[in-house]
Amino acid sequence: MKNKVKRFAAIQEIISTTVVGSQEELLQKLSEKGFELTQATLSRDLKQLKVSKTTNSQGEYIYQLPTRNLQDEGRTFGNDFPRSNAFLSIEFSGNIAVVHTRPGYASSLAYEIDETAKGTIIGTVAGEDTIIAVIKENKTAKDVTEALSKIIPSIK
Amino acid sequence: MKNKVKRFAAIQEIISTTVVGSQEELLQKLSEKGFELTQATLSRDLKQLKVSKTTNSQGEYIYQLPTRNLQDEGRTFGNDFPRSNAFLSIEFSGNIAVVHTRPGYASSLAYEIDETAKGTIIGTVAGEDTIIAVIKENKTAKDVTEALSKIIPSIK
DNA sequence: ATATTTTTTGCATAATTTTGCAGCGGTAAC
DNA sequence: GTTACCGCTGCAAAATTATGCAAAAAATAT
Repeated sequence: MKNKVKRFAAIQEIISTTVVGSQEELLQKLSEKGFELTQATLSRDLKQLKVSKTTNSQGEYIYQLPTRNLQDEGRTFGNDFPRSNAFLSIEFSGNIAVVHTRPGYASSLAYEIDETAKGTIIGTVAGEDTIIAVIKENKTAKDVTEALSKIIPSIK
Repeated sequence: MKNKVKRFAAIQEIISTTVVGSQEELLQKLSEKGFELTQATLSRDLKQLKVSKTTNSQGEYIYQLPTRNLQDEGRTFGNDFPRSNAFLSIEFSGNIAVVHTRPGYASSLAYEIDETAKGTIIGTVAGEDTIIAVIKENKTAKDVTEALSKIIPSIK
């Protein structure tokens, strides 16, 4: 679900910037940001994100992100073709290309794109599941798809 | 109390060398080592030791000793803004719309935008307080504001 | 498209964790 | 010796968190 990716981002953002002492409290803050879910789901989210509950120096309970965020979630990453796996769609508007990816794969695919399409794309920005790429002047959408077909055969 | 010191050492030794999923389980192992206490006391011990409960790579719950890095808990900035207030401004340039939000609200608002303006926006990328949205070809800024007015009435 | 499989979610409840309170034992001041 | 205080503990209850299950939603295959 699309929602989950952004919800994960919101959870991480909240617990890294504020003191939250319980899941109910975190739920409340998520709700204020427009994410509606139950405590059960949040518990499962925290488990997936490997968030831990611990005590800060003031003796309050707090939630903490893992020190190194390996956010793989056990998907096939290194084995197969991660690039073609990650890719979902591409769409153009003017000098911008918007690439949608599977949740969490945007930045890795953006890296591949940067490398591969240096001649036709001047830069990319990646979110969780979306990449925005700026196309070089006097290059076309066709040039982009051609360049990207090297790493994404399915792009046609 | 001397007993407590030894008990603390035993707790640290156990949770750093074995997988324990609950306090009852840890209690059991402490008992095997000759420490008799109740789960209530253990809970307080763990709080003092700043032990955290988290998830390992196998998806099991485990207890974890603190890393020496005691990271401060960061700013506790406004978390009580109503959601309608997340939006601050929107500005257009060519086929790009830039939305500013209150700090931290960008990704949740981006989610709303993705959902609401599917027909006029082909993709968004969100940072902390800024969203970049790419407008579909032959759609206009007016189309965008109209679509967004559903979720942001103040957008005019 | 339709069908099948997988993932996500809420509900209700179970399991676990936290805490208020009172008692105990030790210590220091009087 | 008595009193006051303080940290530690268990008990019981409250609070919080985790999960089995069924339904809904998405993803994927046909």
